[in-house]
Amino acid sequence: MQTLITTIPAPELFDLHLTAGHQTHYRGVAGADVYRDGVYSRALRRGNRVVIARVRSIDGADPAMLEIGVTGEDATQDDMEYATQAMARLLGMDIDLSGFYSLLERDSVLSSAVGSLHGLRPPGSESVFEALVIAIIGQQISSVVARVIREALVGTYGTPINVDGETLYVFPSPRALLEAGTDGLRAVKLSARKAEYIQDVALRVADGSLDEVRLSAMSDDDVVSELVKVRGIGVWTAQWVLLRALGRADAFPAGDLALKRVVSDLYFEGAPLSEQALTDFAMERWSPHRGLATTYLFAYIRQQRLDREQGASKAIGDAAL
DNA sequence: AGCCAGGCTCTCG
DNA sequence: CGAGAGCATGGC
Repeated sequence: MQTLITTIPAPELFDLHLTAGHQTHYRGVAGADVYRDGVYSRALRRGNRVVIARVRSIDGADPAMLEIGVTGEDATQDDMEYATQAMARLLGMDIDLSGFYSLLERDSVLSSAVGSLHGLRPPGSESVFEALVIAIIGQQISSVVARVIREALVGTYGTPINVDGETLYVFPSPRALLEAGTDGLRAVKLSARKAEYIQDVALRVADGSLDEVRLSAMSDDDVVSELVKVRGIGVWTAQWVLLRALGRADAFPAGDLALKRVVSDLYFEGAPLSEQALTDFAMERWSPHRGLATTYLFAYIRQQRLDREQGASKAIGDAAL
């Protein structure tokens, strides 16, 4: 095992702690990545090899700097370059936030929800394939259940790499999931239907008919209409992929239940909000930064939940005294 | 013990 | 074209 290290300037408005925390759902280990002690680590595939990339902030650097490391058998400069690029993508570093932050000055409600989330960036996925699979897993079920299934999938069909006594798994390749078959996917608690969807997506990515490079050259609307042709991918999933895999800052999953609820709570005193009403509202109010608004609102939901849980455990602790 | 959770497809009027 | 059932699991 070798480790190569490089340093890069941190982007403006970038909080590694918030972004890596959001990426790993504030729970540390996620199968493919870990955020611990200020270091975000992620397993990456390099052909038939596996490497681990790490990012941390350099203390006291002004202007702010990030250190990026890549570890693996025969790690090369190519691996280093890929790791740098992958980290930028996974941590949303290339997305321009300035327009969104000036929009906040005109939206006091969103601004107060953003509150202490200043510097959070929309976390990304390593590939369109990964984003699609994760989105399909997450359809309809709660984020907790989705996480359990995702970890089982990654732990079963991903490729492990052990570094410093910690094992991470590279997200499974399309081929690995094709080999797993629908039965193999059902074994990690996916429904028969979702297992079929994922098989179909894996097939399309493996044979090149669903091509990331081609998609990334297309407009948001064209990507969505292309993706929804695939069985199992609706508008919600396509918008999610647009944001997570293609870094489109205006993507907006208007059908999202949690999103509807939080917007309703913040802006409409909890009154029910139809998908159309939410679409119109977001278009008028947040475009072309709807994806960033979505990211911050989800982070806001998580933060509220964490605050509640901490409050609850403190109350239990106090009661025990 | 049910009902609901960051949907999608298929079927039926 | 709109409404409704079915899908799988985990948490409250």
